[in-house]
Amino acid sequence: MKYYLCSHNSTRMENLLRKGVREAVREIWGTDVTDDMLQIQKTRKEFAGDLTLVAFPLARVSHSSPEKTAGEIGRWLAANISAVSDYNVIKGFLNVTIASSQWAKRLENLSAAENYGFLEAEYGSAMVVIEYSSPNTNKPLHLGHIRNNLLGFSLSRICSAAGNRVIRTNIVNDRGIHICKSMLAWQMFGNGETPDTTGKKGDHLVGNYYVLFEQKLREQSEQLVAGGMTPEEARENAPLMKKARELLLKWEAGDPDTVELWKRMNSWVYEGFDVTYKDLGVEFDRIYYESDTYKTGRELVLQSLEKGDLVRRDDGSVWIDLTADNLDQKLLLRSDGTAVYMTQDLGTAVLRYADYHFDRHIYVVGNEQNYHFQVLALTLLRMGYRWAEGLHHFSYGMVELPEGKMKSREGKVVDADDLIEEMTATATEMSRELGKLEGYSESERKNICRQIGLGALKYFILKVDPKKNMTFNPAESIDFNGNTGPFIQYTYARIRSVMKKAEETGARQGDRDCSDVTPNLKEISVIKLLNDFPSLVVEAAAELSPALIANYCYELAREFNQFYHDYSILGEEDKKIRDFRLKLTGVTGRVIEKGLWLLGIEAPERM
RNA sequence: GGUUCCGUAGCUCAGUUGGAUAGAGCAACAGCCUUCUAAGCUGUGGGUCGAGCGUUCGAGUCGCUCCGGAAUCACCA
Repeated sequence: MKYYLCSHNSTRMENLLRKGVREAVREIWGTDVTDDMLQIQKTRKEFAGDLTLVAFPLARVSHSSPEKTAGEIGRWLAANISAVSDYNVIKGFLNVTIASSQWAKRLENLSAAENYGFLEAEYGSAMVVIEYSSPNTNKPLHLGHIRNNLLGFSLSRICSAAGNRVIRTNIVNDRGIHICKSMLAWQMFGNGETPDTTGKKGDHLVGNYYVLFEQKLREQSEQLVAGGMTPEEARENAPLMKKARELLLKWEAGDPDTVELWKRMNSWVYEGFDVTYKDLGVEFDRIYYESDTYKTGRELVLQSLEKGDLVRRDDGSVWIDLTADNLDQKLLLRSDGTAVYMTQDLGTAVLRYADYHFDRHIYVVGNEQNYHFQVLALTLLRMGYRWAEGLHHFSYGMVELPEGKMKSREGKVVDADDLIEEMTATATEMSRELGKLEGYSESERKNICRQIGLGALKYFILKVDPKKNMTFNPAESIDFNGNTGPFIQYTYARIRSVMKKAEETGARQGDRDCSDVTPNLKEISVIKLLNDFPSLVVEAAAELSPALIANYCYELAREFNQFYHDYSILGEEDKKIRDFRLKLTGVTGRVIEKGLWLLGIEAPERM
């Protein structure tokens, strides 16, 4: 198996118990149990015990009540497995208590583990290509892109932590009528403005002209409507629209001046995007441009047409017939031979497969394009590309404002740069109110506030199920208390503070073995969570779910904070226990740091 | 109309292969800083899991029907 498709992964403790139950059943009733009869889960907080065996399915084998079955298995386990110290039966549930000493040994093991929780990619590991971001070059990034970028980047880290080889990629929509619109507006009304002369960020400058184009177009359309046209006719027949189409034709024909302008304005946009990507902390290994891939797509379509996979209509347009798959006929080339969106994505996929021979290709694209990606995969399969079975559309919900959808044409968007700046500003203000900014240099202060502000934003977005639409209310700022990014970051900073103090005071001298300590209940709770981390990473990769990681980090931080509140670490008199707690604290810090890393959130040393 | 997704506390959300009395945070109220960072910790109140039927020893989770919301079904991208 090249990558994990199973969503159920067991911890070492669970496997131990599973094995024990199998043996117990074999010895007591003389039968083997199947996997689906072995249901083991964590014991709920309100009951005594660590792991719970659901005995209902086993009643079939024992031919007695679930209670009796659970009782007999419990007795056997307690007698024959040293790690099991106690058990109780409630209804059909067998709650098993793992000996406290086992948990100290567990902590010792996972503390010693190299790169705990993360798997290394090897030569034969699955190759996963992840496409995300995919901006248009006619406007700056907005909140929807932020969700996209954060999801994509986090997924790339999760997949690589689960042992896959990962290529992060981006397809830039750098051609088409929409690009010509901003170019045209700049030509007509720009007076030669550049990012340098105006001091504006390039993507914003270009975006302004896109909005200006739409505004002027609306004015022209309204006049034509007053003259008797329908709104649709007016929009298509307005002089500006005609000019934009002419410009597109010139671009496609390779007109030197047009191409020159296109290159120039795109370069402004790329400079702007680079700043936003850097602020967001996302990166790419390889960027594809639609202007490069659409030609490959067109050739591909023409080849398939010759092979007879596609149909050509009388007007010359080329279609694929997917009615057998309960979809419609879909256009692949216009009657004038030009490419559409689908053509370009076909080309991109083929180029990428040639480049990477991926096992899996994940597209992080909004759910508005579900149909598009269904068609894309089917079309490639129809063309004979078996690898298209590895295409996966990671479909996420829209980000909406309280008043409804964001509309970039009308400038009704939450701009990515503005939001990042606001989050940092809020973090700065909160830090000042809490009196946390003393004793920091200016640059330290800025950096910490930036980390916290972005941490709040990223966690806010990543903790929710990607499938769900989310509403963002700019009036209610994102929280910094409770189930938030800063809460987790704060826990980390606290841990670092303890660890530093331990080193300064000499309390921490080397790595002493603590496996003979008997942990208390709070400590066990934390160790249990730490113990879950590796299987969680694998599960998050299988489910493609950053939210799983986010919620785990929160739970771990909360559990640790309770321990931190109830017990002294460095003030503990018993040196053995102090060392043990220090070890627990250190491992928790490392796991939180890794969890945050998987989300693309920075872990501040102080805050 | 067809297809897909969503509906859990006033608000934002968890809820693992179906499992025990459905959990957090925010907001409200009441406590905890001479002690490792109070962005923390503790407690109180708040729910017919959109509605109904079915499968099951057991349903927020699976199936069907309905209600409400979103997306999509373009020679736009």
